[in-house]
Amino acid sequence: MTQVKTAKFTIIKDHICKMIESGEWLQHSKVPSENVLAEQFSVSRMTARRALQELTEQGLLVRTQGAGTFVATFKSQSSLLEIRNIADEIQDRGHQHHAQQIELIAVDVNHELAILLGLKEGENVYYSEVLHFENNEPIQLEQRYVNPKLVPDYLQQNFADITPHEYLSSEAPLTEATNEVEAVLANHETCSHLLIDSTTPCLQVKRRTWSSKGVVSLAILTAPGDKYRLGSHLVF
Amino acid sequence: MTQVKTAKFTIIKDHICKMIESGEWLQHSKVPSENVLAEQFSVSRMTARRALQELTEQGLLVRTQGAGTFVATFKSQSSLLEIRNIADEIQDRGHQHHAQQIELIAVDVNHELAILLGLKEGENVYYSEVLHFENNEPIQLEQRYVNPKLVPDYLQQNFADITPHEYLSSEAPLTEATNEVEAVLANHETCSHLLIDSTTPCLQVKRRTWSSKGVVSLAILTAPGDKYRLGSHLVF
DNA sequence: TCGCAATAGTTGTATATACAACTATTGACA
DNA sequence: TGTCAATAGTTGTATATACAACTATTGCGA
Repeated sequence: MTQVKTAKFTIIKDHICKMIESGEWLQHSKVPSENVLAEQFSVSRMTARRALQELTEQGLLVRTQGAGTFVATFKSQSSLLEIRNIADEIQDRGHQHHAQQIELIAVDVNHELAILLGLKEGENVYYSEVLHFENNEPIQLEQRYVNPKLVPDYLQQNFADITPHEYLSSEAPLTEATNEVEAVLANHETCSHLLIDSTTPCLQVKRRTWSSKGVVSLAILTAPGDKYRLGSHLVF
Repeated sequence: MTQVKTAKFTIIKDHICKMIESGEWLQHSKVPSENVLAEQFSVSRMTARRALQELTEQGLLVRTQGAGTFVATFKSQSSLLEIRNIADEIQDRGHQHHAQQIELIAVDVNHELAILLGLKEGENVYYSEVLHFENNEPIQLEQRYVNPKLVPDYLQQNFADITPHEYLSSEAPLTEATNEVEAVLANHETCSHLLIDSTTPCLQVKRRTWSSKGVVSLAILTAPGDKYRLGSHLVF
């Protein structure tokens, strides 16, 4: 039985949490200042400050320079959903996962794609289709358009051998992404890949990834609604 | 033209970001230690530390006590989707929103609900149905089950007058929530509310909210896939 | 060569201090 | 009474310092 020493600032955080949870400190009410907390708990101001700061980052408190620290309103908190890699998702369920490359070609972008990728019509992109399986049952179709200009050189040179995983890791860590989740009916081709009929509702995630130089890739993930769902568990 | 003074730690952050973005510092590679950065930028260790710490919170770096600070892998970053209140969503699109209470009754929980809400079969919950409109067109059906034991007293006493908004604000700030997003076909009743036919794919969000004392509420939001989508724009 | 203790280096926690930047109140003056 | 400057209080930034906790390497001894 090892005794874990608790850091001082976490003691203060716990105290504040309890006061809010118990209803003693209501929404919008003022929280003791850094100096007051420091004296109350016999710590330095910087330690008390850290407790307030971390709770602010968690969205529990709101701070205004010069005015003070206040208990946040419920409304100021947003709900976040985590979109996980389907391979990890399947693995966590204890099932078998494998992926099959169906298509991997270079294509000219049409008008619609040009807009989505920020390219000119007729320019060249890499297009790939990868089908994911859970216990040998098709579960997600992944369609991906990649801007070849923004992919590292070593991937461009032997394009035919790029695995889906390399696509992902080719995206630099400093990127932005736009995600959109929709419920749709899949087109005929997608249906045949996923072994579903055209009335099955599907979850579709469209993700565009940007680097500082432009749109890197557009990924379209389609999965039958009864087999895949997005989930999250959050603590406010 | 006011000159905004930039804090020292943001200068260091920007520098580190640039090194990663330009590819000079690759994934997994070691970042200069707090002491080295402090000397390089002629600041105190605590200032350099703050830069590293904030970038770690943003998921750009990974730190290990005793070992050092390293550039994070793309994989260690997760994609988050924001689920917004539909009223706010509609307002941001510049459209008209209004909500209509269809049903508001106390019901006994059946077996399925009992499991979802952590109650015993036959216990009492509040059930409400609220239909949301965008430009007078039905866009989302909100079904909500609320555990009356965990709702503040003042809401219990005049239950018939509770508005949907009060439901939300009755949830204490210190809660957990489990979200699940699915693509489904709506049942007959929901279809008639939303004026859609039974083949229209719908986005369905199931949200369970917990406080420290148990499950507070279960909310089921259903919206036609062609009218509503979840979206996000993130910067990693 | 193997095992292990010592050690240098790194991050984590905590304190004391100083000044800057901002807010809200107080109080004097017109 | 109304306006505005002074002021007290609060958060934001920055420094210097000390020690704790942990990691990985170095090098000694068997």
